[in-house]
Parts: sequence; structure tokens; C-alpha cells
Amino acid sequence: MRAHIEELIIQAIGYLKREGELDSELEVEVRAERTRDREHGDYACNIAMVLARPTGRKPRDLAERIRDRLPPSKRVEKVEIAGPGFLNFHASPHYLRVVVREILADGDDYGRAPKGSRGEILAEFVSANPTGPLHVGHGRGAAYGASLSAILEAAGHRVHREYYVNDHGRQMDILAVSVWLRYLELAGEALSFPTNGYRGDYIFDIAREVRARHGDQLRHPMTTVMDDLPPDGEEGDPEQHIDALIGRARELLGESGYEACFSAALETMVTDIRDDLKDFGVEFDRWFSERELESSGALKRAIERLESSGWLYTKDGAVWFKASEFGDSKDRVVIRENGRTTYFASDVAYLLDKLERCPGTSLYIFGADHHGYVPRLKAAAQGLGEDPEQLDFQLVQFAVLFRAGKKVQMSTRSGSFVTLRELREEVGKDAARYFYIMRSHEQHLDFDLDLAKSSANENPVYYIQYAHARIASVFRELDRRAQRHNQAIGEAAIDRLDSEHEQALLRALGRYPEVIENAAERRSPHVLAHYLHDLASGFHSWYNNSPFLVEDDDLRNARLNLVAAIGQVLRNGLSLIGVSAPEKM
RNA sequence: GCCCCGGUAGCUCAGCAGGAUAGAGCAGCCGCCUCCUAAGCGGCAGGUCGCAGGUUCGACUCCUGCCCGGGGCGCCA
Repeated sequence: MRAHIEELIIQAIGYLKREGELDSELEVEVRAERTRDREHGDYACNIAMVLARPTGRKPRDLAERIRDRLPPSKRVEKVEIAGPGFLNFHASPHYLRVVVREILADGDDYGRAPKGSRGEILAEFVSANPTGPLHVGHGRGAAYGASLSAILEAAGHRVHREYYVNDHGRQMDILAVSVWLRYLELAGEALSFPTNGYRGDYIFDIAREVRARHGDQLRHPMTTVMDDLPPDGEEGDPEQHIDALIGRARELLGESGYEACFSAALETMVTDIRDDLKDFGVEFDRWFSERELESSGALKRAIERLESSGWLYTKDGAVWFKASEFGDSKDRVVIRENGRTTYFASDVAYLLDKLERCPGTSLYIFGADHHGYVPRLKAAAQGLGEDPEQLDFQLVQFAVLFRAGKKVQMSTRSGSFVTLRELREEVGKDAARYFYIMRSHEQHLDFDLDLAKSSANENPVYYIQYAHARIASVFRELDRRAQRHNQAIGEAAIDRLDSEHEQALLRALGRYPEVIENAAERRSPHVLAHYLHDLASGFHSWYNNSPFLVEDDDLRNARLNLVAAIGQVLRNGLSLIGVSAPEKM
């Protein structure tokens, strides 16, 4: 509808240009917007005020000229000029009639643009290191990424969802060693666990598995393990200690023994994360392994590409990328003095791989703490000879849990953090998904656990779900009365929906496709969450105001059409944000 | 020091590609179940849109500076 109105105005201006009323060179960007006040019709356009300056004419005069030239439209009842020169468009009854029919006909597809009608997007999100279970911070990225991906898809984009698995670096080695040490403990060795090791209980679980599979094969006496290692903790450097321990593990276990610990840890963690996310309604098309970048040659290829364009140089024994040439604050090391590639090198390789596979947009969804990556990845894109505009970064701010009005403290190292799984078990998937995205992702989130768990009216999730359940219950009651909903009769009598509540609901339903579009463009699922809350509110209000199951066949069926349409839109919207639409509560 | 978010009603937040009287939920107060689920509805009350300049016919929205809160700045991952 909005696009339709904009088109009408563009045509009107075109006429005026041809008639010489307006300078044909004049550049105009027409934008219609939803009015806030019903008094102002349904859509308003400020184009007359915008053009007043360059043309040196009075806005109201211009507005009249434009109105006179507007092509007729069945969807527009009247156009008024108001205030300083707004063009106010009132939707026609015809348009409102069509809305319900369209929703009932399209069903689950209502509000969905044709697949592929917009560009292709590769969305990467979560990508948490597989060194431990997901915590509540990852939860927000997961909920946001999944909801946004679904919305983008509904808006017509082709979307690829990817999780980048950091299965390569030092953290993974530390994880493997942690597992091995716990294994040794289980085998009966006495040891003091390194300060920087991973301490969570899940490490024991993995160690038990390793032991079940390999028995005592990987056992070495602690005296050998610790022999001559730099000290840990207070009197030493924990970093040096753990690195030496990694070296020792490789030495004693050999390639295959070490790999046993490593892959047991990796597989267990990735599987655990995958299951966790699946239960959260978050699924990926691809789990992209960092190690694959090396084995597939992508890493080498990316570095060569930077090299051949002359963006690499050697300093202090390391190879650097001239990121500062492209606006990054400093140059970045690609190959370290010790010959190993950096994490950044993998990022560049993964980026190259993404751009080769997806010709559209590479969407990065990061935690806000990663904002420093933005300039360096844009620099990388340019260094590769690609367009940095293809990269889209969305930074998700932190979520802080509150219980009984107090902040819930989290500490990652100790292993006593609140996991996503725990959160899900406590408040449920629906509430968690909704709460995570109900606020703008650019906004810090106070996650109120008590509110999320509350089954009272203050909980917005239940409020929306309740509207849907009530709708289902209306049809159950109809059934109980042995009556049938006749859509055709309702459609013929659609003009009977003339109360304020009904008119407002028709307008709200018609707005849904624009909400999807807007939420997609702004990368903001919260826009949809708010809309659904609004729609539910409109429904509850109507529900209390007038009965649906009335004697009058025409009126009853017309109202049931509207009720069914609202249920459909609630369902469609909720499914995009991963919240269920219950039939009963 | 530099960079990124935010500062709107008592609380949590919408609104911000400039527009017509600044919105919602919660909390507070007052009402509504012989009726399709009261997990609901109606009403009242509540705001110097952090502060100061600037751009504009018009600024919560854009620009600059400052103040306050959160986060980030590695040959770590």
C-alpha cells in the first residue's frame, strides 16, 4: 500500500514535469509514511514541503497541484491537504475489504514476499567458541540472528545461516588439555588443575568418554607430565604454564593420542551447542569449520590474494596486512613470527569464501564487544579487491539478567555462569526468544527473569499468545454450538465490520507486510514484536467490546473472517520470531 | 587517550532517512466476569525527550561540544 501511494505521487509529479509546472531536471525522492493520527488518514506524504524550497513555491499550492494530477486508485478513498502542506491519503473501504480476503487466501504466506525478490544474504551468527556451553549472552545473538534471518527471508531475501566454528586456535588446545588432565584425574593421578584451564563439570563428562574409549592408554604419571614445566599461578605465569602443558601433552600423547582428546572435546561441544540451539528453535544451514579453511586451501588463497595486490609486508619476522590503508586504526598481523597464521587471517579467508559463495550481502552479527572487528573486516574486503559495502555488521548489545530486581552475576572462568540451557529451562523457550528480541538489538537489555516466568497479564509473550488462544477458543465454541464458519458469507458481508475496533484491526492487518519489510530493512526484529503486541491489544479490546458469535449470519461470519485473519497474522508473525502460537492456554 | 552503544513518564522501553497534540507495558489509583478463556478490558494520574549551542519554516529525531552509564581497544581466541 505504501509503495502504491508513492507510485501514485511519482506519476503525478511526472505529469507536472511534462506540463512544465515543475522543472524536469528536479530530483525527487518520494516517501509516504504511516500517519500516527487517524485524523490524518492512513498515509501521509510531505513531498510538497520538501519541494517548496527548490521550486520557490508555497507548499500548499504545490500539494494541490500534485493532488490534482494523482491517478485514480481503487485503494484510495480521498486525499486531503492538511497542516503546512501534507498530502493525507485515506484508504478506501475496498482496500480494507481486500485485506481480510487476502490474508485468508494466502494463509501462512501472507506477508511473505516472493523468495528471491530481494538479494541474497549470508548471515553468520552465534559462532561461539566450542570451549563450553552457550551462556545467556550467546542467547541474545542466537535469538536475534534467527529471528532476523526469518524476517529477511519473509521479506524476500534468500538467506544462508552459518555458524563459524573456531576449532583451530589456542583456546581449543587448552580445552583438549583440560580434558586430558581430568582424564588423568579420573585415572587416579593427583594433580593441581591449571589456573587457565577450563573448569566446568562438562570437562569431566568428556574425560569420562575418553576414558571409556581409550582406557589407560593415554595415562602418564604426573611427575612426567609436570617435569620441568614453568610454574603456574602465584609464583609463575599461568599463560606460559598452560602453553607448556599443551606442548607436553602433544609430546607424550603423540599425534593420535592428542587428537583423541581434542576431537572428543570438539565433537562433544559442537554437538551440545547444536542440540542446545535446536531446542531454542535456532538452526543453521552450515557449520563452518575454521580448520577447513586450512585444509581447503582457502587460507592460503586469501593470503596470496592480499600478497599479489601488494597489501602485505614483513616486519619483525611477521607478515602484516596494510589494514590502515583502508581506514583501520592499525595494520594487522596475518602470519606470526612463529609461522602460524593469526585468527585474523582465518577471518579474511572465511570472508573470501563467503563472498565467493554468496554474491549478495555478508551479514555479520556480533556481540557489541566485537565492534573493533568492523573496520578490520571492511579493510580485509578492500584488500581482497571486494566491495566493503557488501558487508553488513549488526552489533548486539549485552543482556543482563535480573532476578528479584537484582543483577544476576556471571563469571565465565569459574564455570558457574548461567547457561542458555538453564535460562530456557527456567523461563521457557517462548519467553526467552521473545524477551531477547523485544528490545532494539542496539540497546542494552535488562532481562527480567521474574517477568519472563510470570504467567500474569504483565508478561507480553503470554499477552500475545493469549490473543491467539482466545481466537482458537472462539472457533471451538462455534463448533460446540454446532455452527459453521462460512467464509463466503462473511466476505459478502464484510461491510458490516464498521465499528472503530474493526476498522482499526483491518488497518493493522493491512500493515503487516510493511512491518516485515521495515523490520528487515532496519534489521530490527523488535519492530515485529511490537507490532504483534499492538495487534493482540487491538484484538483483546475488540473481544471485550463485542461478541462474535451473534445470531445474524452475515455479521457473525464477517466477524469470524476478521477473527480468523487476526489469528493467521499472529501465527505468521510469531513463527518468524520463534514463538509458538498455542491453541489453548 | 581513541572507538562503539545508550541517557525519553517512578521502572523497562518504543518513537528518530526532521514534520502536524511525545507513545506502550509495568508499577499506582478507580471501575468491569448471569456473556466466545478476567493470562482480558475501560478510565485517571504521570514527561525540562541528559545539558548547552548550531542547521531548519519546523529538531526527541541531524551536526558540534560537554556530562553520566555500559562495552571495546593484543603477533589472544
